[in-house]
Amino acid sequence: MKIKKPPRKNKRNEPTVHDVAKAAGVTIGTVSKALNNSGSLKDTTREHIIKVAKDIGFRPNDLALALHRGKSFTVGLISSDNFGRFTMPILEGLESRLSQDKIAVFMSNATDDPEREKQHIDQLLRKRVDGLIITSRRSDHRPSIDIGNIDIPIIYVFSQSDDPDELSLLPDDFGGAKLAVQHLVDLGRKNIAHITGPESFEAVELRKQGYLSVLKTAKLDHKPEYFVSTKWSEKAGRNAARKLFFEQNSTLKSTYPDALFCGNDQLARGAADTLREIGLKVPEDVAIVGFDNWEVMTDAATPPLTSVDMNLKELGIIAGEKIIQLINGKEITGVKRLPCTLVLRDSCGAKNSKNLG
Amino acid sequence: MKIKKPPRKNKRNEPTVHDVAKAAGVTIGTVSKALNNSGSLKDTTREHIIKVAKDIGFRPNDLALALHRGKSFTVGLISSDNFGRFTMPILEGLESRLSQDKIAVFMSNATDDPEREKQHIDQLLRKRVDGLIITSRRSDHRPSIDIGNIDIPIIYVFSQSDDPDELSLLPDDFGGAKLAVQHLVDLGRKNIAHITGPESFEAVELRKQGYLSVLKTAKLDHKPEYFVSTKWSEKAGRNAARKLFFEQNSTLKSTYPDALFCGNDQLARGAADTLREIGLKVPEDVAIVGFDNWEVMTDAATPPLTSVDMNLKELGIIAGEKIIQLINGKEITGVKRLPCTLVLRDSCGAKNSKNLG
DNA sequence: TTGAAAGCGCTAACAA
DNA sequence: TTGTTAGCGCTTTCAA
Repeated sequence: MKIKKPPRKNKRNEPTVHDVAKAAGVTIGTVSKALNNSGSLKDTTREHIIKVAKDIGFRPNDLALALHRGKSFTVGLISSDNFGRFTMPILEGLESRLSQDKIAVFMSNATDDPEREKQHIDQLLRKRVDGLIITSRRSDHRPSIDIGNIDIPIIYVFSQSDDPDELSLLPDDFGGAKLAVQHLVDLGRKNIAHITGPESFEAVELRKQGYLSVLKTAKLDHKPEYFVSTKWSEKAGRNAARKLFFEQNSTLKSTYPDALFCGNDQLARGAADTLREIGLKVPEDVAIVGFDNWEVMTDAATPPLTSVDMNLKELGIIAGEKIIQLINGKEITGVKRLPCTLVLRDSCGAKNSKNLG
Repeated sequence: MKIKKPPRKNKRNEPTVHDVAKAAGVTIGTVSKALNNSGSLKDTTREHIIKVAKDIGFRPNDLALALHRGKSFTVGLISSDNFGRFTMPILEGLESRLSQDKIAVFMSNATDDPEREKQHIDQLLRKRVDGLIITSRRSDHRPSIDIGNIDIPIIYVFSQSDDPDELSLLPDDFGGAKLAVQHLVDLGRKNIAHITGPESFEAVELRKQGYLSVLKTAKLDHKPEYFVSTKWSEKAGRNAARKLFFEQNSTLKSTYPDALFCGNDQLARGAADTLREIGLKVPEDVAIVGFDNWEVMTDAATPPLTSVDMNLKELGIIAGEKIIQLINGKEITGVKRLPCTLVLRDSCGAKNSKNLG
């Protein structure tokens, strides 16, 4: 049995600098100097105070510190994506970087509701956050956040601001696509099709450009019927593959694709399943590259998928890095794109999985 | 082009109660009364002050408020799961509930590293959070969090404390399993097998008990070879199905399972794939129920999976509710379990998808 | 009905 | 080298 705790009090009962001062037999000014390693103090005094502070379990009150400094050592993260699958690794990276600098992260979620978003921002501003990080599902540019004339930095991560004077951090979709398609070209594939998501996504357009750019450099024809834009699901991937390999104009029969670059891993997996049903072998007959490197998908697919990794955790870390710089007064604006990585698995015939930068 | 902002100052430059007082021609005491609707004030004065505050863009400083009140209106969330798939909906529910009461959530992630966890807790305690929420991947009970003699409430969500005097919030795995298996029984299935994860998970044990309990009530035999414990992956699901339907002792041939209750959706999907390969029809020959109701899986599976939903978002909302009560001094301890829901899809022959409580 | 002042916990400038 | 004190922005008690 545990000893019953006394009823909670209204004010906290933690030791303060005052308590440390009393216990150490000095004044609070001295304690402050000792604890912050500032001013000049006799070494013995300093050590003594530090020891006393530890002994009585002194833990500085960040609230008071923040009030005094005009800096709270917190940042707010606003997600308009219900903390979706892409937000998690970003958040993970962000938090790990920020916690190194003892900055804490407030989470809030405003599901594309401008009114809620406004309220969330107001809450965060009351808490005097030192900066704001905005993430979303990146379907498109978003209007710049309005925080009135409050002067704190804002970063858009996996999301893009309308305002070119603000900083947006994104994966390099164009480069990622090039990485994938170049890999297929290097493997000797000549007829590379591209199955991808709705064209309303900027990422879809950028990846398409990357795809086309590699084809051009490699002097391979781009056949318009090799480009399929559909939904982001496995089912859509299955249908797209059927369309590409089944329902095509008979004059093309001789040039069925020998490779597929897919806009995400679900499309890739769906396509792989259909190919298997049709009787085509992956990677022998058709090599496949996915996008996202979502291990739940890549590893469960038959065969496991080679895929482009957007390095979202790294993106989060960089976001942390940048917001720290911005908080410290540095000026950074514009759109920065982080390189993607190709992760090799069996769907292209890789014998052993390794990473390509 | 935007007008260039003035350089950031050290201290914030936001209006204070003092500024409001000056602008309204009263003292700060009066302003405070007006803004907090306390004390007695002439209506006109009150209205005037409120208008002035709005006009000059006054936004109260929560830091100062917190310092004064000894209450920060923040809680800390510590995840030891890298913000995994189960954490997200919980977080979503939690944040939405807490934001209603203007309580903000600090996120932090301590990946099973006790040292890091300690540091995170210290950081949170410096920020004077009013409460702590612990989530994890629930593989097992975890040691009670040590926050010294600080008196703030702690809740374990999707995670369970060693200490019975603390509050743990979990899904009702036993009940969820019963829901699933009872559904299969109601459908007339007699030979119900159970494919599930490693037995080191408490959830695995509880679901097994639920499964057995329904069999017993329905007076159906439990054949030990119908229980397969394996990894949580699709591949494991495929293998398990192969084992159940292929490699069995020939004396059992006549009693192959006609239903599968799976411990998660990935196992269920893998099993469904194998059955299809073998030539068995789902749901005609074998009905399948999954667990988690992870739509990415349930919808992509062939056929779409009936699955048990743990209502994790709701669990997060309840966690928010409870921590508010605890902060307000109420005493709640022990393990609470939230009911699961069965979501019907095609893998059991449901014509139209609906929810069962 | 309104004003004045103390105090939440801390730091930093100045005085001793 | 150490002590004193003002002040960060707010609420609340007491006095006017």
